Amino acid sequence: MDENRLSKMFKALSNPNRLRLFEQIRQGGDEGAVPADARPSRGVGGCLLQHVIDALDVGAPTVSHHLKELVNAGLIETEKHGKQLRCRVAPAALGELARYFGGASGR
Amino acid sequence: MDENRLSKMFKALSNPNRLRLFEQIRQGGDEGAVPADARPSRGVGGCLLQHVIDALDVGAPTVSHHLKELVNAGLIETEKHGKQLRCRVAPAALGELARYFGGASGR
DNA sequence: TCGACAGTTCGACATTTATAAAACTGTCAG
DNA sequence: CTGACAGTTTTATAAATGTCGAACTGTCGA
Repeated sequence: MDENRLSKMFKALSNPNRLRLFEQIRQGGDEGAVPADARPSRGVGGCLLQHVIDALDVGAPTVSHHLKELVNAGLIETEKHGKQLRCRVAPAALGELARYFGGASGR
Repeated sequence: MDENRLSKMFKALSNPNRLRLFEQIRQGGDEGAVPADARPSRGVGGCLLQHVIDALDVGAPTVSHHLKELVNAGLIETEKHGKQLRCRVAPAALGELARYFGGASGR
């Protein structure tokens, strides 16, 4: 795997707030924050940015900025639904990283 | 796993030179750079800092600084042998990270 | 004891980063 | 169309980071 791509991913996760953002998205931060029937298409771990913003205590512009870096690093994918933005972890990225550390099939 | 500890690890790997340093150490950068019988106790992937410094194109002070951060993040362990410093990856850290991404037993 | 060598510590400096406030864009409901 | 809301862009700024050269420390061989 490319060194630059890797370090970009790590940089994206190197800031505590950004890491929290990542984790919120990963666990589909909606659960509990919103009644089940108000959650469109749950299941792949999608979550609305809106709720993440509430969960982290940084302003919306900052979250937007951080999210952009996560997307840019290939860790998160987003999809616009009307006014709202749905975010989910890019499964491929998780796999790459697990392999990098686990040495399972990488290296 | 603790968020702060994690982001510290990621920060340690977020700089391309530091990531290269980590990878050199991980693969026991000595192989080939030194005759086999001049390598004390190879096998656990130890490597002499000296050789790593040659491999990366940054000055010794910078490498020292970077190494300190890797050690501080718990990713690398060092051991002094006379004049030289032997470095190796902390196996536990690799496991933690693999688990974090692989979701195998973590989460 | 001296000189050479491995690595560290100490400033210094330019670059990057995290964050916020203000202003903007796009989408929906009425 | 208008107002409200979700998110983005812009601009500014304080703080952190990466890197270097110079000076320092500790260890070995002669």
